Order: sequence, then C-alpha cells, then structure tokens
Amino acid sequence: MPELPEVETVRRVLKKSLVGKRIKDIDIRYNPIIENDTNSFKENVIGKEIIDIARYGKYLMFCLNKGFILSHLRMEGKYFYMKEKMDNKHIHVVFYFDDDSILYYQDVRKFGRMQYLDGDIYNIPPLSLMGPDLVLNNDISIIDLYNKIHKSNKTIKQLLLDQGIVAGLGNIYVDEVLYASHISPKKKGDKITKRNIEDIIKESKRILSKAIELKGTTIRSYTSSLGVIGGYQDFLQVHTKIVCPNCKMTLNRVKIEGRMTYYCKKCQRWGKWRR
DNA sequence: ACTCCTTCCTGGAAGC
DNA sequence: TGCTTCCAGGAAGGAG
Repeated sequence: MPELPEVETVRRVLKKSLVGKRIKDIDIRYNPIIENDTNSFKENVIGKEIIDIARYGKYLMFCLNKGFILSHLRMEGKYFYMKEKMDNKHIHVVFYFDDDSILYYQDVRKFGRMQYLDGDIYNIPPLSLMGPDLVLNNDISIIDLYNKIHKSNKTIKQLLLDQGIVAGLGNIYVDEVLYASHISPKKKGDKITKRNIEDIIKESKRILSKAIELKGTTIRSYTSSLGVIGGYQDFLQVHTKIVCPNCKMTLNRVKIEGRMTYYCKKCQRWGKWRR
C-alpha cells in the first residue's frame, strides 16, 4: 500500500529512466484505470515526451512536454520499466517508448487510477483540493492546520488520513506519527491542541523523510515494485506490532472508521494533557 | 455543507 | 483436502 515514501521512491527510480523518452503507443487493457475517455487519453498522450516526474502527496505526476499524466497507485499499483517484454494478467496499461523500452502498469486489485490533465495542475482538481504535502512543504502553517482539525469532531486518525487536510499519510504512517506524537488515534479533532499539531507535523516530517531514505516500507508485498525493497518496516514502532516498544504493554489493535489501527493505550492517552 | 455508508477488486487467510 | 466466506484498504460517490 504505497504512501508518500513509497510513491517518492517510485518517482526517483522512474525519473532516472524515463526523462527524455517519447511515448510511441499505449495499450489499455482495463479501461476503468483510465479516468478520461480512453481514446482521448491516447490522443493526448501518444507522441508526447516525458520531461520530468514529480509527486504530490500520494500522486505521481508524469510531466509531459504538454500536459500531465496524474497517477495514483492506491493499494497495489506498480510500475515496471524494462526493455524486455513481460506479461501477466495484472498488467492493465502498457506504455511503449520510441527507443523500444516499455513501462508496464500492474495492479492486482485494479484500484489504481490515472488521468491526463492539462493546464495549471496544482490549481485544478484533484491537486487543488489537497492539503499541504508533508515533505515538499517546509512551511506548513500550524494555525491553518489547527483550524481545520479543531472544528471537527472526527478522530485524529480519520482527519490525518483525509488528503484534503494533509497530503501523504496512509494507514501505516498515521499510526507511526500518532505514536511518536503521544496522541491517541481516537482523540477527536476538537480536543487536539496546537502543541499536538506541532508534534504531528514534526514527527510526520521526521518519519516520512527517514522512510524515504530507506526506500519505503515493504510489508505484505509479494512483488517488489521495480525490484525496490524498502527498509522502513524494520523501524515501525506500532503498526503490525504486538508490544509497545516504550512501556512493553500489549498494543491495542482496533478498527477506527474501518481502518486497522495500532496504538498504545498507555503512551497515547487521550483526555489527559500529556502534551 | 457535513457525515456516514457503500463500492470498487483480488488473493490469501480462516472457517468448515 | 477442497470448497466457501471473509477481509484489507484509498478514495469516490451516493444517501441521509
């Protein structure tokens, strides 16, 4: 399940190979992956050159000499770039380049999406609707974030998963950030303090940067994306863990709004002004 | 305008 | 052993 560090890792790998390549043809084998009409997607993309690969939150952006392909990997989306032909039933989109190299998009659960967009990409949906990227944005406003979170009575876990509030966190790293910030995932937005927000931003930056350094987290991953195996799983403190690394108490494993959540009831107390 | 619920999809695990 | 059922999970879209 790629979150910000995994998408950033994919971006770095793809950027090395793909910049300067011209798209000669596209094979779309499963139409729902493409959010545009498939014919107009092809018309817009074939013949274009990839000039850069960027990222915002969990979105990967193939910047073309005109327009962009915005790609979201969701749960299982993976890119494979190679000179050789490959085939399996989970490859849904294939990009052929003018130098006869090939980019395969594989997605076991078919949840991933991609679309062609043109214009001021950051000022049109979906990117215009997103909160600040936790890694790209070095100047996230504590007060703006506090205002957004403080007026809600949803849980902080749910709020941090909302990409409109902050961009990049998914289920794994939210648990890690809340643990590091000593905040219960069940704490409601209107009980969150400015100090909590500062901790969340600081810990998010620390954890996500470290995870990027280690090329992301690989758990329950049968195939490594592009042969890249992440190393951050060795640094996870609570997600998928049994015992709190700090107090050694058994961790709570509960569902919060449908998401499996790991936390330490003792070290992440809510209602108390631990922080 | 907000929140909650359902849908998408598959392989692997669990249950019988 | 082999079949069936359950479940995870990000985000969109519908319902209330």
